[in-house]
Amino acid sequence: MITDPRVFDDEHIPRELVHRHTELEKLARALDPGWDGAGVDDVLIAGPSGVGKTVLAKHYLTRATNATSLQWAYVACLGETTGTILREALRGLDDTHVPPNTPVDDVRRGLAGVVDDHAVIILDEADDLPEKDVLDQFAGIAGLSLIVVCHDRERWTSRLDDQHQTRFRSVIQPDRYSVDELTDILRPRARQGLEPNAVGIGELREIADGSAGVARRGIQALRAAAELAAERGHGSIQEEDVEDCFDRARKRIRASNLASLPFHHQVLYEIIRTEGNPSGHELHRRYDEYAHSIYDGQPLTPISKRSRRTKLAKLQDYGLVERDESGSNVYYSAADPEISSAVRLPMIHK
DNA sequence: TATCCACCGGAATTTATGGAAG
DNA sequence: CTTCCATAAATTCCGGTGGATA
Repeated sequence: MITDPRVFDDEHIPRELVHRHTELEKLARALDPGWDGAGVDDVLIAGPSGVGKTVLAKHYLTRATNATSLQWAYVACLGETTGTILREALRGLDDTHVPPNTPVDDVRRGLAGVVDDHAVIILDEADDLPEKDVLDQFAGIAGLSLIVVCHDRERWTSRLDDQHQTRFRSVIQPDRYSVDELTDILRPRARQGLEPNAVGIGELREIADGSAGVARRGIQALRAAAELAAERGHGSIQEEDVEDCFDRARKRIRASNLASLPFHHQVLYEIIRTEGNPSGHELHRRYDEYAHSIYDGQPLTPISKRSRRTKLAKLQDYGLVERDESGSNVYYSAADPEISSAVRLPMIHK
C-alpha cells in the first residue's frame, strides 16, 4: 500500500508548495536582494502548528540554494539556550564540529567569518527563545538574515525591545487550509507515496475534512489510513480506515514527541500516566518512593523536586501532560493515557 | 482578618562535561 | 597527564501566590 514512506515524514519537502504562492513571493521579496533593490530583510513567519511554516521556509531556501548557492541553516530552538542555538547555526552553515563549551563570542565570530555574501538562519519554534540574547548575537553579523518561525505574532513582537522593533518588517502569516486546499496537498503525496488508486478522491476529501486545516495532521492521517487499509487486507483505503486514521495519527505524533525526551521526563510521565490523576504531592511521593529502583542500573540519578518542576513544565509544552489547578493543589494528568513511554516502572499499588 | 500551607518559578550557586592549554 | 575554562544541568535558596483554616 505504502510505496515510499519518506513522503509522509515531517521533514519531507514537496517539490511544489501548493496554495502558498503569495507567501513564497513575500519571502522572495524580503530575502532576495535583487528583487527590488531594497536589500534583504529579516522575516517573521507566524501561525498555528502544522500549517507549513517550516516547510515554507525550507522550500524557499532549498529552491534558492539550487539557483544561487545561498548559505542557510536550520535551528530548532525549543528549549535551547543561546549558546546551543548559535553553535547549531554555525554547524549548519559550516559543517564543522563545534565543541559544546565554545565561548559564545567565539561562535559569533565564527559565524561572521563563515558568511560569504548572504546567509539565512531559520530559527524554528522560536516562541520562547531568549530572543534578547540571541537576536543581539545575530544582529551585528553582516550578510546574515533571519527567518523566525513562531506561533504567536503578537507575543513575539511585544517581547522585542526597541532596537529590534524595526526588524521583522516582513511578516508572513500562513493560515489554516480549507478542505479543498488540503485535499490538493494530499493528492500529490498519495500519488508519490502510495500504490496507484490506493485512495479515492472521496476518501481523500474526508481525510482533509477531518484534519481541521492542519497539513501535518492530514498527511499523518493519510499515512495512518493507508497502514490500516493494508493491515485489514483492503485493496484501497475504505470508509472504516478513514474513520480510525485520525486517532492513530494523533497517537503517533504524541508518541514520537515523548520518545524524543530524556529519561527524567519519561519517568515523570509514566508516574502520572499510571497514577491517573495525581496531585503534585502524590506525584512527588511516588517519585521518591520508587526513584531508587527506577534509576537502578541507569547512568542517571533521581532529581530534586525543583528540577522535576522544570521537567513537568516541558512535558506540558509538548502537550503530553496537562495541569489542573483547582483549589490549593495541582493535579497532573496524561493528555492521552494510551501513549506509554518505553520507560518501565515497578508495579505501583494504590 | 491573620496565619498556615503547598506549590510555583526566578536567581544564585554548585556540579558535570569535555575540549584546550601547559 | 594535569589544569583550566565555558557551558549546561541540577541544586539550593527564597519571595510570591492563592486557597484553607482559625
